[in-house]
Amino acid sequence: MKNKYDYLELQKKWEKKWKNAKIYQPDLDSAKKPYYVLYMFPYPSAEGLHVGHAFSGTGADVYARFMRMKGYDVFHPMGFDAFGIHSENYALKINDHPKNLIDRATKHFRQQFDSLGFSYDWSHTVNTSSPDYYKWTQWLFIQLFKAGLAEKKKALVNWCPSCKTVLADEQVVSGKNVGMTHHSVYARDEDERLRVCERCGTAVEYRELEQWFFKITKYADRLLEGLDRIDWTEKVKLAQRNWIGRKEGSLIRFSVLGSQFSANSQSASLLTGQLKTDQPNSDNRQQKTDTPEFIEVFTTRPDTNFGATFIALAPEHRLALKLTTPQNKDKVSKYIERSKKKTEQERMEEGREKTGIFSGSYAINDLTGEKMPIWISDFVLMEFGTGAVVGVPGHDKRDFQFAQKFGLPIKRVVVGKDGDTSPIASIEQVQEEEGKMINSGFLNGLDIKDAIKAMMDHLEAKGFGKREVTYHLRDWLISRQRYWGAPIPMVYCSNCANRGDSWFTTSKPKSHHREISNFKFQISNSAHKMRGWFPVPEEDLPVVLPYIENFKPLGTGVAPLAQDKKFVNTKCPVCHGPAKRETDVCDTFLDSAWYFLRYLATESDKIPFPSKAFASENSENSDIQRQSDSQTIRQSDSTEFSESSGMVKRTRFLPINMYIGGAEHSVLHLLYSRFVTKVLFDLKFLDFDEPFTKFRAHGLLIKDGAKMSKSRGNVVNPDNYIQRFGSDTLRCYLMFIGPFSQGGDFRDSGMEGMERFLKRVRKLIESNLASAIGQPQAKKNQSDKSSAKFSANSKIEKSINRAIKRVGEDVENLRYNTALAKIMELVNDLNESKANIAPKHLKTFVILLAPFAPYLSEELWEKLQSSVFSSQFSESGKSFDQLTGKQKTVKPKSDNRQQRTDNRSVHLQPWPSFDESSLSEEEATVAVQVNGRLRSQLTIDSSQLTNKELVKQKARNDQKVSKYLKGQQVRKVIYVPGKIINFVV
RNA sequence: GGGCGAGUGGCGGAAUGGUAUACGCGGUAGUCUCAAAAACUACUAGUCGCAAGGCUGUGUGGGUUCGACUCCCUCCUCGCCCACCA
Repeated sequence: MKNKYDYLELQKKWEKKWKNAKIYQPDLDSAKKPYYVLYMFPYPSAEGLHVGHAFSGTGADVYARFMRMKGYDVFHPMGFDAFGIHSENYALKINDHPKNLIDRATKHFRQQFDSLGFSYDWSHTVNTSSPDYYKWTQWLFIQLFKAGLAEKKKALVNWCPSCKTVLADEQVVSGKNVGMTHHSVYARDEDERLRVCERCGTAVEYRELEQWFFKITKYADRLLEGLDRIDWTEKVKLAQRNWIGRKEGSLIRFSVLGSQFSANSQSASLLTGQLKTDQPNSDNRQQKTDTPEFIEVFTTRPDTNFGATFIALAPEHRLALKLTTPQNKDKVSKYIERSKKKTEQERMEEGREKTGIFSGSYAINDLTGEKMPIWISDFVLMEFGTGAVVGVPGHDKRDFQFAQKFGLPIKRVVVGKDGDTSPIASIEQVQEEEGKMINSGFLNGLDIKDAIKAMMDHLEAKGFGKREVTYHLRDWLISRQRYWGAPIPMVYCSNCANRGDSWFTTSKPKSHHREISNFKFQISNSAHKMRGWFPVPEEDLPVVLPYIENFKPLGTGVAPLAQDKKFVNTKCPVCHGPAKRETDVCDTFLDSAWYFLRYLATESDKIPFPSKAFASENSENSDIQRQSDSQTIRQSDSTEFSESSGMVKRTRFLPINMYIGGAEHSVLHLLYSRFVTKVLFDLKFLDFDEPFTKFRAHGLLIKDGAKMSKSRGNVVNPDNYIQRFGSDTLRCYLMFIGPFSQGGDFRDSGMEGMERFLKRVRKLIESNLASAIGQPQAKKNQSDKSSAKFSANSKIEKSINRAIKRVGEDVENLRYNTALAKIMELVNDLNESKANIAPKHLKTFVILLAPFAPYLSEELWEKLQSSVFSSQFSESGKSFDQLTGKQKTVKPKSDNRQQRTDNRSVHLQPWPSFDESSLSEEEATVAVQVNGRLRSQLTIDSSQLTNKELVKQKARNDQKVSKYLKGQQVRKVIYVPGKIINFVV
C-alpha cells in the first residue's frame, strides 16, 4: 500500500533529474521556435508564497509546459522583485536589514517554487536588488535622462508620512479598500474615501519637493494607440485607457473685468513660489497664458457655456489672490491658507460640502456679455486642467451644489428626454448627459453632441478659445526618499550649475553615446532646466548602494543616503571639482519595468539585454564577450560569435509571447513597462514597442467567500498542502477550482477529491501494466479474437482522440478547469472499458496529464517506458538519465536537437495529434421537439443524418412524438443535422 | 457618482442560439469487512405520481426567435476597478 509520503520522495527524485538533465532550459541562442512565457515575478516577502501565487503560477506553468510539448523552445524564467518599500518596511518592522531579509526570503521562495514543480529556467534569473541587475536599472535611468525624458523639478507631490517618502499618483489608492487595522484611527464609513499609501494604508499629504520625473505624459497618445495592437485581457486595456484619461474639450479664455489688476509680477511670483507651479502635465500652459486680465478654463462641455454663471479657481491657482479685491484680501488669504493646511482627514469630515469664497472680481462671458463672479474653492483641483473651472450649475452637479450654497444664478440651457423646461431647483433636475440646447442663441435646438462641435468652432472662430486635449495621466514620479532601492545615478555640480552648464551643454553627443543622434526628443528641451546635473559615466556603473546600518527614513524629505558622506561627496565628471551625488533612490516600479528583458542576458555584465544595438558596437566589447562566453560556445564558430556580442539571436524571444499576472498591476507595472519599452524602441535599443504581445490576467482565489488577505487572517500557505497531498494534487486542484481568468473558492474538501482522482489515474496505469506483464501473450490473442474487445478498443480510441482535441483547445485558451474535467471524463471512459488498454493510449493519456501533474506523469511515463510490456513497442528501453534531451558529454548536432523520442522525459514529448476521422460517430442522438419542447430522442445512423426527410419520418413515427402531433397541423419543421428536429404545430 | 464583470442544483462550477446542470465536492443506499476506513456500484434540480409519464426550473419582469442560461430592454443583488477629472 502506497502511503501519502510517496509524493515527497517522488518530487525530490524528479526535481533532481530534471535539474541535472536541464530539461527546462532552452538554448537561447539556437532555439528554432522561440517562445517566451512569463509569469510576473513576486517580491520576496518574509511570509513566503501564498496559495494565490501557487494558483496563478501553476496556470502559467501549465501553459509553458503545453507550449513546450507543442514543439516550442519555451523560455520560462523567474526572478525576484527584491528592491522597494515593501521589503524595507518589513525589515523595519522586524528590526532587520533588508539585505538579510531578502537573502532569506529568496531562498525560501526558490524552494517553494521548486516544490510546486514549476518549469522555470533557473539558469536565467534576476534579483532587482543585486548590483549586477540595478547597474542596468541605473543605465536605463541615464538613457532616459539623456533623451530629455528625466527631469528634476519642484512639484506638489504625494507624501506618505508613515513611509516618509513621496509616492507616484498610481501608488496612491482609495482608502476604502485598504484593510489595515492599525490605521483604524481614520475610522470611516463605507462611502468615505481617503487618499492613502498603497503600501501602508496611511493617509497621504501633499508636499512640495524637488523630485525626479519621467515624462511619461509625452507618450500618452502612443500608450493609448498601442493598446489597439496587443492581445490583452480587455478589462486591463480599459483600465489603462481610463488611467491615461484622454479628454477632448475647449480651452476657453475669459477676460477679467476692470483694470485694477495690471500686471504685478512681484506678487505673482511670491505666491507661486510656495505653490504648485510646475504641474507635470501642464507644460506651463496656464502660467504663460493666464494673466490678471484673463483666466483660462478647460471644459469638455463648451456647449453649455450660455449657462455659465460663475468662475471658480483652485486655492492653489496663481491668480487666486491676485484677482482678489483689496477689501476681500483678508478673507480670501485665510481661506487659501486653510485649504492648504487641510489634511485629507479634515476634508473627510467636511464631506462633500462645498466651501469657497468670493474674490470680489468678475469675468466676462463673451458669449452673453454677462458678468460672472470669480470664486475660490477647493472643490476645484489644481491637478486637473487649468486649475480653474467655468461654473454651469444647470448642467453639472458639483457646480449646482456650489451655486445653490452660495446663491449664484442657475440657468437651464439643455432640455433632457423628460421635456422638463422649468427652472432647475433640485439636483435631480441637473441634466448632465443628453438633450437639446435651449436659451443658447445659435445653438438652440441642436443635440448636445452637435452643439459641442458647433461651440468649439465658434470659440475658435471668435478667438475666445481653442480645442485642447487633456490627460489624467501624470508624469511618473521616480524618486524615493528611502534606502532600499537603486541609487539614482546622477551627480550635481554647483560650479557647473553656476556656469549654466549641464550634461546637455557640455557633452559632445558622440563621446557619450553612439546613438545620440537618433534621439527623438529635443535635448534642448531639458537643457536649461537641468543646470548642474550630470549622469554618472556609464562605465562607472553601478553606483553601489552602500550598506547602511541605520537605513530608517528620516522624514525630512531627504533620503537616508544623505547621511553617508562618503557616498554623497564625489567629483564632477566634467569639471572634476567637488560635486554631490543624488541621494534619492529609484521607484521599485522602475526595477520591474524592464526585468523581462534582462532574463535573456543574465550571463553578460556588458549589456543589459539582447539587442542589435549592442552587436554593432566596437570590437572591445565583443572581445570581452568572447572571453566570458567561450566556455559554452565552440571556438570555431567565430562568425556566429561576434554577432552574439549583442546576443542578437536571443532577440527572437522578444517581445514576450505570453505574459500572465494579476490585474492589480493594470496601471502600474504594465503601464510603466510599456512606456519604458517605447522609450527603448525610440532609442533604437529594441525593434518592438510593445513588450507583451499577449497578456492574460488571472483571477483571484477567495477563501470562505472573502478575498485572502493578511488582515482577514485567511491567507493559505501552500506548503502544508504540498506536505499532505503532494504538489500534483495541489496543482490539479487549483486548476480545477474555477476558470483561470476568474479564480475560485479555495476549500480543503475539493483537494481530497483531486487526490482520489490522481490515485485512480495511478491505478489505471499500474493495473494495465500489471496485467500486461502477467500475460502479454494471452491478452494479445484474446483481443484479436474477441469482437467485444475490439469494439471496446475502438471506443477507447475515440475517447482518446476526443480528449486530445478538447484538452488541447482548452489549455490553449487557459480553460484549465474544463481541460481537467475532460481528462477526468477520459479516465472514466478508460475505467469503464473492460478491455486492457493499449500502451500507446496509456502513453497518450499520461502526456495529456503531464502539464497539470508533472511528477506523477513523469513517474508513470517512466514505468510505461521501462516495463517489459512497453519495450515491445518502443525502440529502446534506455532510461531517462541516458537519453534526456540535453546530453552533457556530447553536444547533439543541431539536426538532432529537436528530435524527440519516447525515451526522454514525458515533458519533452510532442503533444499528441488527433485523428479527425476517428472522431466521427457511427450514430448520433437527435433530439425531437414539438414547439420547442423536448419530447423524444432518436438514434440515427451517421450516414443518414443529412437526410432530413428520413429523420422527419422517423421522428413522426416515434410513439412519444406522434402523441403530440396527433390532430395538429405541422406548420414548419426545423432540422439541425445531428442535433435537433423541431415540429412547429 | 462612473466604468467593468457576475448571478445556474446543497456547494465549486459546465453549457455563448439547438437535449440545462458536464466534471468534481457533498449526500443517500448498497458491495466488501467482525467493524471501520479505503475502494467499488447505483441514485442525487424541484415537484406530482406505485409506475409510465407529466409539470416547473438558469436573480426579477418584459421582448426577439420554431427554439434563449446564451441576444435586446427594465429592475434587484453581489464583486472588482476608478472617482470633487470640469
